[in-house]
Amino acid sequence: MYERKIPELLDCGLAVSVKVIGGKWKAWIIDCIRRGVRRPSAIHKEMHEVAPRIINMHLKELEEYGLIYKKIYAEIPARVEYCFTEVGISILPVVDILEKWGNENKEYIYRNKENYQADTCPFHRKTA
Amino acid sequence: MYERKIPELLDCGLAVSVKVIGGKWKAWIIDCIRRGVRRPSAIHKEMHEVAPRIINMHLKELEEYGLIYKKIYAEIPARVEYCFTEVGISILPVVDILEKWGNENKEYIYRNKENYQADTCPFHRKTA
DNA sequence: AACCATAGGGAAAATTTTTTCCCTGTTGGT
DNA sequence: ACCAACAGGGAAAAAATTTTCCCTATGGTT
Repeated sequence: MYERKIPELLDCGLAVSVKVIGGKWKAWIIDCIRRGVRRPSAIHKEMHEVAPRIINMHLKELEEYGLIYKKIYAEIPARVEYCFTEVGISILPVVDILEKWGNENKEYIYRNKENYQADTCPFHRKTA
Repeated sequence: MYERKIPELLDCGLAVSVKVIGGKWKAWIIDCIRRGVRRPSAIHKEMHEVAPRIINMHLKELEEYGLIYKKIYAEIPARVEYCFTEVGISILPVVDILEKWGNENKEYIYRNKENYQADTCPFHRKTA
């Protein structure tokens, strides 16, 4: 297990939320589960860009936080499903809002990033 | 300048939002500016846990995205203020919602994380 | 026997992000 | 002359995260 060397500042709500959703793929995983893609193997298939190992790690993290829990069916071959806890469900509207804002503004952001030249372009710089 | 080796997947809105707010300190910086702490030195003072260099880098990133812009006053000593663009303003309610969710659920998350023991604690594990 | 699928993790490498250290300037105060 | 505050960045180290590789097991299929 990896041990942090610098303690985290998780006193404020913003930091907690960012911690929970902010990983590289966690929001996507949450979205999978919401849409009913609950089994690890199914999530792996949908997120084929991402190594299974990582998805497992994120799932575990979300389980640690208590956003999802694991249903282990006594079947052969092993069958596992991840489902939302109540708190997990409560974050879904937040995810929706992030998704919405991102979709509404991504073109603007791309455009700005491409055109951006530090301190030279008067479009970005406003001198008073 | 650092160059990415793995291209980012920024097609979906969720990824874009997480990219924009998801840095270690960006949400805090946004919150500073919103509360009127607009000058770099003032932000540095408030966020004394964080190296000025990083704050500058995040400010630049937010400027690149077009969430904030730089007002440079023709004064001596140099005076700079960062202000929100329209799109910057539009993200504030999103930040609020993240802040709110985090505050409402942080104790729950702390508790779960502390009590969590993978696959041994029946509180977390539900076998069907 | 060799392979598939299921679920999962340890170790180490690679990548990305954050941090520290030290530098560029300007102007004003002591 | 020296130190303060202002705004800012290059280089490299450190830390954190992500990725790859390879392993554990079970049981079914070819």
